[in-house]
Amino acid sequence: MAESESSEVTSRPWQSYHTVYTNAKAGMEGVDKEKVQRIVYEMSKGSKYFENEERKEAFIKQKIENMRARCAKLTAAEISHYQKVADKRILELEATRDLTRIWLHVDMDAFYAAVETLSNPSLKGKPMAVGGMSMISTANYEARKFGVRAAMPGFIARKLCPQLIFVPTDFKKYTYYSDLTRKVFQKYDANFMAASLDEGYLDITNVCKERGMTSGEVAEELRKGVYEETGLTCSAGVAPNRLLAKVCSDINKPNGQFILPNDRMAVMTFISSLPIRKIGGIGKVTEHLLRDVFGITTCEEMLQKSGILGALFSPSSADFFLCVGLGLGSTNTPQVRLRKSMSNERTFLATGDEAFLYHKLVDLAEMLSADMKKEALCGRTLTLKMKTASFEIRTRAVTLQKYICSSEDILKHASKLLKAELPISLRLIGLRMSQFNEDKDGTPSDPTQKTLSNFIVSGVATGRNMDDHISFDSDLSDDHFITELKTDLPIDNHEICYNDFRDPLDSNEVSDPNNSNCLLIYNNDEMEKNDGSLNSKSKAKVNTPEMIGHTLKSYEAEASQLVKIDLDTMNKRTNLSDDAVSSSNQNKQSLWVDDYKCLLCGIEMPSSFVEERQEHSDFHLAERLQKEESDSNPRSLTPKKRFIQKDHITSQSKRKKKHKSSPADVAEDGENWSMGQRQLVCLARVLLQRRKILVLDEATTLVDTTTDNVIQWRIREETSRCTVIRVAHRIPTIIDNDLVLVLDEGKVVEYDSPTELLKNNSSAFSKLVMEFKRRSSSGNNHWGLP
DNA sequence: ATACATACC
DNA sequence: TACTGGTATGTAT
Repeated sequence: MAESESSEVTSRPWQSYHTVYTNAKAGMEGVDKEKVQRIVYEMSKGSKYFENEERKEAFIKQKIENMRARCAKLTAAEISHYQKVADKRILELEATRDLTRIWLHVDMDAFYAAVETLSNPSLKGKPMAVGGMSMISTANYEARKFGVRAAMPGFIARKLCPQLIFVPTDFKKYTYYSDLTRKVFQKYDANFMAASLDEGYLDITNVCKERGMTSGEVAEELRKGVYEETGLTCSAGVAPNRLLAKVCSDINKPNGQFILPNDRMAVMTFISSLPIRKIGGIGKVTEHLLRDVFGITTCEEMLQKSGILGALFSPSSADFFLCVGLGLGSTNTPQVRLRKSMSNERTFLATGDEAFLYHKLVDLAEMLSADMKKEALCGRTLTLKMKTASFEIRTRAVTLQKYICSSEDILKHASKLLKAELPISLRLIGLRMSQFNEDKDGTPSDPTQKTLSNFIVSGVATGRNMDDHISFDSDLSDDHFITELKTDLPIDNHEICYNDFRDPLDSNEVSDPNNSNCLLIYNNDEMEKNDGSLNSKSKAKVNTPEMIGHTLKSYEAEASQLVKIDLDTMNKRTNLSDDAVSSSNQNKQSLWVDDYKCLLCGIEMPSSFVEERQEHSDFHLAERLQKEESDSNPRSLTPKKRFIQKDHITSQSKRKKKHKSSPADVAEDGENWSMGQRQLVCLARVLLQRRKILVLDEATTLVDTTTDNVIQWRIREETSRCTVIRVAHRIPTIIDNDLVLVLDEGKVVEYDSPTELLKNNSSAFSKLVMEFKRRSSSGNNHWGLP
């Protein structure tokens, strides 16, 4: 087997070049597939595109290998377990089988090509394709005889069929004819589902019943109607569900139909020998995967291999495969189908010219904005798509707090995304907007719902201890600033946080000329609802560690060096001065008295808590670092001095390396750090700045609770003259604040001092505290709750 | 939430 | 010379 495969590769290399268009497709029966494949291969070989295809192919092969390995690892017991689960699932799915609906799938024959022939009858009978040299969208049946087909590049098609006539695409025309066909569809099912310009799903159950016609008669009549209305032919498939109807419409293409009766036996017989590739949703890769790993080629085999499929695929995929094996598909008519995204993209000659790329972006943003406005849509997620000169596809996305649709807003965020990728050579740029303001339940969500920053900035929370400290410049509270704060977080965040080191060339979007008030907001996401949040991992994204990463990557050399010094310092336990921490703790063992108690704060932590201990030690080091920094006044320290420090430190750490228990080296950009370590350093750096206002949004989520309690205590010490706003799920983190806001579903439900809130046993806060105590009752109780 | 892959026309 | 463009969804992190 392996030998014959490898000899094919050497003697007939085209056989290993798998393309989508060498598949059996309607109208391709008499085609010399071998010849087509050879020509396609010859035309592609050596191109960037080809190289990328090979890369993808290798990736899929790897995937297949992984799956085979996982397969082989399964024990007999596991296999029988999964088989039981699958058998049960099959029964459940079988129970959902609905044979009461009659679905019809209509598919226009070579739609674009047929429309073009209609408007230019001289094309009739000649091989013709709609599209250009780069890409063909449809080929007529004459062209298909040569192996020319949709999704094939025009220059290859011309090689296969030199007399091929190319007609440029004209969507207006196709839309016009599509509308005509839909008018006909409408007569049979007012709620028909348009799958594309040339396809539709119709529930003809009622028509059949009301008019006393068989489904075949309805299909005939509908196709006749479409022809009369448009002069175009179509094919139809009738079956008990959409999945099967779609398969059926392809069987007697073109200008034909196939009826699969609403009968379980008929369905099972039909399915049994059906190649899986005929099923919508199973494409080139899945076909390949299922064949090479499990030997599955027909739908029936999906059931035979159900156990192993359940073991190796996700439940949703496994369910889909089982449905395929059972011939099950959707039979309902979804009431409303809302658009989920809108996008546009353009291909051009690959270039790294930034001005050119930027202009493409401008065009796309304008086009997209116009399209959005046409449908009155606003979205909050923007995705930039790039295809590199080597055909690699990359996407970069931002989700904003505000819904946007103007070309200015789109462009602003799109260019930030693009800027971060420069320099880059691209052959395509695309923009997509998603998360529309009225998706989900169809009710437009409320963008005026206050987010945390919004809430603070707009002064709603200034009732208590806050108005003493918060005195925003007037332009801080205007809408513009709120927008900037809300939408530009990942970048503006650190601009606020580290603005001492900010690139002076960078646009200064934060208006804080005096640098007197500084907001630090780690996370601007809306709060997670509070039920269940005590034991569930916070859904809110913790930006802190990413900020570190971002900082390291985007700052000037000095700034990066500065951070690296800190990392070295912290991780290698290097002494900064001759005080308790450093002199007595040349390695981490000695921090723990009797291998149990922290020398510095007395906290107890068993030696098995390796990570926790590491982080706890980091905390003390951060503490030291902070003292060092404030003693020597960091702002007067020039980068040069820091370099000197660094040299000193690294030479020390080299010696340390030999030490048996020396921790791992700090990787480039601190990438081998634990998240907790990153949070700690970030926190330490922030405390160093001695701001009047500090917002800590889930700033210690990744630290163990014991250390967290120490940190919280420390924060209180260090911030006795500051306003501190904490966002947290951990009760001990917030229990002794002056004011507590309890958020549920993003809304403030309670607002008072913790003492007041706790007086009422039924307050949401009381419940949270009680729940917390209950969950913690079996463990330690360091936090001293009332 | 983001990135990437797959699929369909 | 030259391998699209638009949308949805699944999978992994």
